Amino acid sequence: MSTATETPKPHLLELLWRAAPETGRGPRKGLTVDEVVAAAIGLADAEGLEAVTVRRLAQSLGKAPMTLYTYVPGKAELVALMLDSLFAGMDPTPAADRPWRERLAAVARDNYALYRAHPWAAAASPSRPPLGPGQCAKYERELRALEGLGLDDVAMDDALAYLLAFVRTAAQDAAQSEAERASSAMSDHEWWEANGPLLAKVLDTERFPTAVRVGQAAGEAHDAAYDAEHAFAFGLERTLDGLGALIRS
Amino acid sequence: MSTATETPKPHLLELLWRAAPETGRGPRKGLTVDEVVAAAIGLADAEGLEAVTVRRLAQSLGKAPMTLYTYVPGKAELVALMLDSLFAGMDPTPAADRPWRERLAAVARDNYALYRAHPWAAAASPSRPPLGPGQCAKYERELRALEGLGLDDVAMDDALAYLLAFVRTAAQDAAQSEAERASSAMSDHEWWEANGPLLAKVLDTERFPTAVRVGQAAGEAHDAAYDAEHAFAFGLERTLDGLGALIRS
DNA sequence: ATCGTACGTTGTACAATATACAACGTACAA
DNA sequence: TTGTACGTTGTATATTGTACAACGTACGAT
Repeated sequence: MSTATETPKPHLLELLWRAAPETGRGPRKGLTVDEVVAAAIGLADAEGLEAVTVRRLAQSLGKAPMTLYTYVPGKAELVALMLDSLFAGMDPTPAADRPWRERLAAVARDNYALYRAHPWAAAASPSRPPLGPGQCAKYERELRALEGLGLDDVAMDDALAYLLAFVRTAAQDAAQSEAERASSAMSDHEWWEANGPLLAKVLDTERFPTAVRVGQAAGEAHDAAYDAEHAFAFGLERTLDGLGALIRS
Repeated sequence: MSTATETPKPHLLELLWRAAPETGRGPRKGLTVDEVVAAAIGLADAEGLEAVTVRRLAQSLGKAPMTLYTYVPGKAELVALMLDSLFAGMDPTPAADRPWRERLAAVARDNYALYRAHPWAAAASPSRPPLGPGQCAKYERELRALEGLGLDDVAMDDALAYLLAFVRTAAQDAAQSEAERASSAMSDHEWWEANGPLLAKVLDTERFPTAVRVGQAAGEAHDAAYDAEHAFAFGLERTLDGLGALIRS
């Protein structure tokens, strides 16, 4: 005991930057952190983040469940690693020397595409992802799309965070509405057949005149009650307009 | 058997509108749906949504866990009921006959206040909440803030959804960063002491010049790495500017 | 007034989760 | 050569949501 050299559990940052101090004692490692993370991403892409359990992941790697805790301290850290790996693997559409609106639109669309390709990421991604190498490269690249517009450094960060939050939410909503549609086991027609009568009784135009009118118009315009792609397109224009007003001032 | 009158499980809409057909057979009910929902909201407010387990909730109502399934078909439906109850209980700041920007700002701030008071709601709230009485009243009221601006019905719905999505995300991010700070058990100072050296080594200004410069400026401006209230204020202005551009056209 | 039955209530049970703990064996450092 | 640090794994625990069946209550029909 005494003042023994306690290994204080690997910090998340060390994991993200792969800066763990290797000692070389004991049996050979059968895996690497990257293999574990890659397998987890594959599993999440195929079956969703809730399918990424320690057991499933270990099975897909041919190891016992507890083995994974050698590579990753816990599930939260695993998700952080998965996210940073995604960010590191983005290939951005080049848009330098284009007008600012195109540059920012490209940033937005790249992020949207990423989240649509990996729907679990939008839900898992916190507002400020941990400072891994992927996140840092992404931050650097995206900030450059905002330079030369007369914004000071703080405003650049604010503007980027604002844009990215919009994209993340839009992608999350899209994925969610898609998942609901897939898992509902009820077609729109069946749903209306089941719930239409009650809704008609309860949504009288006396109490909710505007809601009924607008809701019906919106429902007919998009043929679903909620068209996620349209919401993204609409929101992107508004967001860029809003940032444009800031840039002009 | 034969063609017995199967009670096909209460639909969510019937629950939301409290339109369950009462039969009056069997023992008296010891609770009401509203009591269950109110207790669940209290529990979620006090300890977060993850504390709302069937067992805890039943205990706080003095019943056995399985009893709750008499009132609510499952946990998902319970959360929907909790949300609609929250929406029904909002008291909006009156802002009729004010300029449109003030009206929309009031809508945004009312929603933000709701989500800040009940942090679990921002995370639980889907993009399109189920059509309960609370949600309908809220939709009606908020749409009225958008009337008379020259927007057609579809654009009104788009604009409202855009504004509300921004608010929900901002509140969610705020709650999350607050929760992280509370549960970290590490002060900002301690965090920097532990992770500063590695970060300094890894974030060299060669690879990430813009990121380091802007990140440092942003970190110093808000004294935390992420100031949620500032992000909301900033984003609200941009969002209203963006909608303003739509309204003018 | 009586009695069958619909329905509220509850105890037990199950599958699944993350992960703590301790035993086992490997392979490097001394 | 040997001690020990460390990778691996089986077992175990505390949670979760909820299915199922037993039990008893009180209304509707007779």
